[in-house]
Amino acid sequence: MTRPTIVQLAQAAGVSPTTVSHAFSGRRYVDPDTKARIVTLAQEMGYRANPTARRLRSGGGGSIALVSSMPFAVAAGPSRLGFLMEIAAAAAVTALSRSTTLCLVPPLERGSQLEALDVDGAIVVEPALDDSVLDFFFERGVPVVAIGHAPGRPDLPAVDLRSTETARLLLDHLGGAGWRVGLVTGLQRRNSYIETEAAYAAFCAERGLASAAIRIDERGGEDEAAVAVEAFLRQNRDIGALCVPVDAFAAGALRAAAALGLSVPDDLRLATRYDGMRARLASPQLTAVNLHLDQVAETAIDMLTGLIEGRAASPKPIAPPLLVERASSARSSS
Amino acid sequence: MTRPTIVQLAQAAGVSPTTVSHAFSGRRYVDPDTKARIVTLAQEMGYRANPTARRLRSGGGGSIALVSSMPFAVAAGPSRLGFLMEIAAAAAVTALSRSTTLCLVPPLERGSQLEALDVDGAIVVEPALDDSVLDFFFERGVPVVAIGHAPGRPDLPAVDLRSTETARLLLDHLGGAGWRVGLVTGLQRRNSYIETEAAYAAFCAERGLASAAIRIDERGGEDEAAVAVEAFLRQNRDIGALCVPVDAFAAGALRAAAALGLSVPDDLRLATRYDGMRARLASPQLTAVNLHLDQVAETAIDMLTGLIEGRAASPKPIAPPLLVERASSARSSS
DNA sequence: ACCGGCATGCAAATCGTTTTGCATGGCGTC
DNA sequence: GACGCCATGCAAAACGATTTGCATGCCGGT
Repeated sequence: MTRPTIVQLAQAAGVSPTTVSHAFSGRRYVDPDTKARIVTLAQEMGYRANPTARRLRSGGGGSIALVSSMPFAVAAGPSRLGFLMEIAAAAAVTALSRSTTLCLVPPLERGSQLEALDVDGAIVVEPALDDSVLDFFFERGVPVVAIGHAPGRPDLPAVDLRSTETARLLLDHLGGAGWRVGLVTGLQRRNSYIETEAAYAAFCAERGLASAAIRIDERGGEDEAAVAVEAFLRQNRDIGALCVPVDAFAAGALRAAAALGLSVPDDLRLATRYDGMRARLASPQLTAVNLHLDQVAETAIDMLTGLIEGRAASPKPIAPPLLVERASSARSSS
Repeated sequence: MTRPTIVQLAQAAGVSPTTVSHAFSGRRYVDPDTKARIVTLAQEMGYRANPTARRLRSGGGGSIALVSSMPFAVAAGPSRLGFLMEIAAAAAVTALSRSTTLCLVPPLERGSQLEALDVDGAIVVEPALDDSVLDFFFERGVPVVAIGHAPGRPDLPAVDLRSTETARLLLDHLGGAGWRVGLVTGLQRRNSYIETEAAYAAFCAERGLASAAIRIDERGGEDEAAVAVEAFLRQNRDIGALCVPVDAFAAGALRAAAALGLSVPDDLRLATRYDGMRARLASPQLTAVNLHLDQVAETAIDMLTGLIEGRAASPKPIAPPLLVERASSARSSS
């Protein structure tokens, strides 16, 4: 009942395993008749090369893990599902074409069955400062590539999400004659926040505007954002535009505006970062940025497989972030 | 620069590979001092057992695949991302706690690198009639568990999504005094559609209502649904409620209603099946059904691991589907 | 002095491929 | 007839672990 091996097939065909291997791989010449016999026989017997054995011999890659440092309950909740899973989907496709498989790894709790995790490398999505996930893999010598640089670890291989550029794009788009632009980020110390906040500071300095920024606890999600942004706007009446990278927070900001009787975009212009379902389903639809996550995922996998095989990681360039203008930031037709 | 093997570690520690192996696996007694020496040395040298080699020798014990028969471009698009990925997230957690890993497998194209796919089992999400994905795994003797029965293959192990019950739940909720209830499903022949359509036929028969149903091509997504439903409603003016299991189609139906000047829920009551982000972000929010996808995923994994290990598959019961009432089907306050 | 048993560790076989290096025989050429 | 070359195929060594059977050396009991 067990699958036939190459040896059994070879015996049945009256040849050596070598010839069978060559017949399939084509790496050496095999008599056409012989090859045909082998192939049909393989069909009959249901022979398929054992992928594990094949990989062992020819050093192929095994599996790589995709990890979010945020609990799935949060990551898979409305707030982050899109971002993580869009990457996951793209990464799965790329991984398969590189003959490795992509494993989804739920957030790590030390001392759990996680010790048994058997992967050749890991991709960590937007690690935060001192992220324990990184240490975990680091400790056991598993190569890691981050999507979005790990704060405080510029040495760690990473695919740059170009957050500074993205922030500039959003801020320049939002910035208008005279009014202030506010910024809403999160409490965690992720690189995208850090870069965005820096870009924001520079932006304000250039234009001689007073900055107005708050950070919101990610765990609170849209609801907490709605409350916090409402208070924030109440205190800063002169804010004419709001840059809200986290899409869940942007949704909260939308509610806050409604609560205050502010119309979007006429009284308040709004834009977010990740152009996912959330941005498109909001009303009005949210201006966002195309981050080319498919390219990001592909690059991350290529870097990681390179790392696993001992080659130097040479990040391919990602297309620059692209603003997707929608109703939430339409310029008032004046 | 390549990873050290067990032989190198053994040499460095002055013992045999056997002892190293036993030190880690614990399958034989090893002197505590020796073990300690090996472990610390392994740490220093960054030794990790090669998962591929390990698997080759000791058989499976690896990974299971999660497959959607729909292209990721569609499955991961707004229309199905939620459903598939919510299962993926839950399954990943369960899988890890059973010490296997969950691999995301993009839709299969024959003759691609897919041959190299190395999994011990597969979970297929809502297979369609004659789904080639099932044959693929069947051919190579990989055990499969379906989420949602495979049409025409009642023998295939599956976790029941209880679509008949779900449909009854929705229809009974929508059915009101006198008006007709319409049904919108998809072109593919998935079990959930089949059961839903049967339940719908029975529902109409019981109440002596003429049935009114259409099927929409999944690939067209929300846009095509908007067009199709509008035409459908125009032809069936007496429809007072619409049961639209596919959430993307429900969103389209919402647009169709708006285009016709019908108010939801006053002129048209609406409900969908999967209670995901889409249902919650629609306006008005869509009445939907809690399918307990976390339990579904857990059960699927348990069945599959059972199958892999040769035990009989004994499906655990899933909690019954639960209606989540929202504004889209609120009874008019009369 | 002998023997059984325990603690400790090693050698070698094994998993199923792929990949070299070498063997065989036939055939054309000088 | 000696020589080289091509076509065809096989044997054996990897790949990196796990697992089984056996070998020591030491101890206490008789």
